[in-house]
Amino acid sequence: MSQEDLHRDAPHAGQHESELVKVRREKLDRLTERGIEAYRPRYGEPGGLAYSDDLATAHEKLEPGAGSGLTASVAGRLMARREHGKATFADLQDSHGRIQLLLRQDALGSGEYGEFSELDLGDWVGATGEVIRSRRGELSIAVESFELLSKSLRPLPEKWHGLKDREQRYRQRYLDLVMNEEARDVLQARATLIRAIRDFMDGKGFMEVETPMLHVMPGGATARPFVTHHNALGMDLYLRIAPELYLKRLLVAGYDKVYELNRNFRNEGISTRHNPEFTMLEAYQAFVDYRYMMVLLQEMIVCAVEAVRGSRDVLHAGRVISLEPPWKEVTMVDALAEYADLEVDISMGVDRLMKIADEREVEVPSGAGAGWVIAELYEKLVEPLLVEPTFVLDYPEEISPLARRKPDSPGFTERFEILIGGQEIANAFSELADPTDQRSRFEAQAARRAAGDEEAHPVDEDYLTALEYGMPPAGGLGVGIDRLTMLATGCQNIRDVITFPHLRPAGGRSAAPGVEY
RNA sequence: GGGCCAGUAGCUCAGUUGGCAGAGCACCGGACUUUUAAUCCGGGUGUCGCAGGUUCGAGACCUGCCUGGCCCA
Repeated sequence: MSQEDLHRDAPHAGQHESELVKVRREKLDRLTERGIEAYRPRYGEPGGLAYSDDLATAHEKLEPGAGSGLTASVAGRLMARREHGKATFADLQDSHGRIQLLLRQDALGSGEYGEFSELDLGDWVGATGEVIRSRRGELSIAVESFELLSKSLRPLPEKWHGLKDREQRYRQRYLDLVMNEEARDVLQARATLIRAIRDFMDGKGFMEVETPMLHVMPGGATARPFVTHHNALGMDLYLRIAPELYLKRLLVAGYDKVYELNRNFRNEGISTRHNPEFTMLEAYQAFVDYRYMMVLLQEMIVCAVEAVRGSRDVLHAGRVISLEPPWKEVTMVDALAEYADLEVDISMGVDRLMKIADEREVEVPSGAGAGWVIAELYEKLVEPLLVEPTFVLDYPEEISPLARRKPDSPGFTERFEILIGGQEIANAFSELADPTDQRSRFEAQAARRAAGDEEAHPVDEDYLTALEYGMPPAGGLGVGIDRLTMLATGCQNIRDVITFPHLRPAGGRSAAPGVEY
């Protein structure tokens, strides 16, 4: 659907208002002429409305055809209507579910009964009456009075098939959420998962903090940033690509357990697996190393999945994956041997490794050193095969500029990622506290940057100054919340787990409304 | 970035070899006091994603573009 189509029913758009919208607008005009407010300020007493599911629970034992003798008020969106002359059944959808309304002309009077017929599907309605069970066994409100609370001018999608078109579901997510219970369930699962993680971290004694979203220098990850502009300061700022360097400044400050669960922004393509803004958990704990991060993460992920699913299994691509600990551990180099039948090591040198990459048709960025080539080989040849939860340990130093070197393993760091269902779910390492080593890592990155790698980490002098005051030994971790939610809900498209996912503007870039600031 | 698929009424979808634009739901009018995809009778409400081209004639064929999906990189 193009941008134009989306707005063509708006009155200012003129010529193309659909017949269905016209009819509703006329109904609205008739109400206004009769002095009826079609957009009410409130309904009932605060806290006085009953939810559909609570009524169902409370009246579980009510017999078909019986009345409860209790009056309740409900409010929701009118989703279906079945008229039978002088009696009408209607379905009202509230935020917890649906409840049926029974309207009878003899109870309401012909005037008010007739007004109910004037309502449209999609209208917000409040109703009050006795809680009864219909002869066919449906819990209902025998309506004694009702009010139109908000008029809906646009018709809802079809009641049986609902809204299926993926593009329209994402572009008009609110409609998707009105029509598709599964979509609502996924967002509920996301909320449950995030709640579980916060509870878990709080329970472990971590303090939740908020660090800047606007960075003078993007850092803490290798990615291209979004650029924005501060008018008063007359300077560009960057939306953060990671909170890492600020969280570690808090370790310098003396906090021993901190976490941040919030948005990061990376200027990459949009796809079924990438949204330009995404949610990450990052946590840092002083006096422990990456080995403890493994224990912590395993426990956290199991806890989060259990909160959502009530079990330690997830469904991925039609198969069940058990998250029952302990999870497999393998180094990156060993994984290449085991899953790709490749015996490699950094000591082989970049030329021999590049030849291997060529043979395996793995593309490697120009300027990559031996460690980077190994990482590319691993990512392309091994990652997709890691379906069962797996710790992949010992990442090359070259692609880990913020991680502590691994003693006795030149060129590698004390870093691991957790792979589940072929996807990176978490990343963690022993933090690099030595400012001298950190400076040399930054300088190696800066050289790469000078050679044209836009993703290479810039030298962050302010961060180095902080390290020079002394950062305690620490382990740090990052968890991709969107991906973890996908795993826990079985969603294959990241857009299903994001409340309002980004899409390309309909009708191409020129259709995007330009606003000057 | 490449390949394949899709875009037709508010929604879900048909549309044959190129020959008057279709159905169900929704909607409008009528009947009906316990239905739940209510039922029955009558009514089709449209920028066929966009822009070109071929043709007497294009929803369909050709070219380009846009958006989404799936697969690959």
